[in-house]
Amino acid sequence: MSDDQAKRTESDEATLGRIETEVALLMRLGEATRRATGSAEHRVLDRAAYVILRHLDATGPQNVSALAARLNLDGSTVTRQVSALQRDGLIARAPDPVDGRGTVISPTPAGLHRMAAVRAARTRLYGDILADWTPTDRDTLATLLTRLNQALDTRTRRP
Amino acid sequence: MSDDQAKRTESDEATLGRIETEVALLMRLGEATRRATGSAEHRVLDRAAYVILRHLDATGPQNVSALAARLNLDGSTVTRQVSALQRDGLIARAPDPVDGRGTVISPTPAGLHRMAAVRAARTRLYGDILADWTPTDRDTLATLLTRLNQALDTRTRRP
DNA sequence: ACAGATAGCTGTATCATACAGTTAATTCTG
DNA sequence: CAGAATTAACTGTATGATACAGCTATCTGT
Repeated sequence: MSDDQAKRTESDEATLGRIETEVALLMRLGEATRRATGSAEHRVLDRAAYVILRHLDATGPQNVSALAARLNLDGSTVTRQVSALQRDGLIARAPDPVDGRGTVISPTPAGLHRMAAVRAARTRLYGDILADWTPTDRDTLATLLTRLNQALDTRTRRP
Repeated sequence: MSDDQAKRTESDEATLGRIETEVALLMRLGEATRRATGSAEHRVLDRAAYVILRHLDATGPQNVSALAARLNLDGSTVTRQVSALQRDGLIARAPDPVDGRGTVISPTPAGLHRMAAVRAARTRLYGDILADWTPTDRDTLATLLTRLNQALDTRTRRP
């Protein structure tokens, strides 16, 4: 290995270390932020619940297994989340017409509304936080995060 | 407002929405990844424990309150994390010489070693996940994540 | 048609976290 | 300087998200 290659490798290691650090930190901060903004209106959309509604909105009604697989969650967890969401009138359960075992979960109008409100609040928050960023930097961040997630998702799901 | 401005604003909203989406997704994937890689060796470094050791390593021994404030965690949570870490021999408690109420937490050699091992494993994972990224893109991601975290941290701590 | 797989649910356990209350030590104030 | 207010750490208790194991009903392939 040439000196040049060694140096490049070393700096790349450092970059990976930074990424690792920042992702870990982001998760802590994200938790804290979620908790901080988790007033009464949001509390029912803790964690996965929000993502469930997002997912139902984005990809249409689907059954519990599909949701669980997509969100990397155990089926029992999704079942309970869905029960809570149903109790609060944010989703509806219906028997799957093509599979007697299945239950199709759909968002209710109230659920979509609540989801949109939380999403808007968060988007506003990011607009606030990133107020002094250039549009280019914001766009780059969004793009790289998307690519990171795709890579992570592939990695998580494949091996 | 000109059409041009309206369009720019709209696209910027969309960018913020993407960022919001991707951060939420990253947190879910990060959770899943942490759980998946959480074999015996890692299990004791769940969540905040790892960050505590990182922090002690980066900024030196300090008391529980300082840690809690820095990590946006309740003091009681840190107390319990610290107790678990002490039970496992990864940190040491010592009375604060300048404040009889305080307890100074220091990482033990074993703790630093464990932390480094987890960190190396994660860094390796990211190297794997981002194998086909250009060094420039990795560097940009690291930089933007750092800036995002700084912005988030300031926002969380200020108002 | 039956054996094995699958969908969803329930019971149970764990873990991270917060909030409230307790005790001891420090700092402030009159 | 003595009592009051504050702070550090800890403990009790509650909640919430999650996983795993076991259960029942249904489906699918041979």
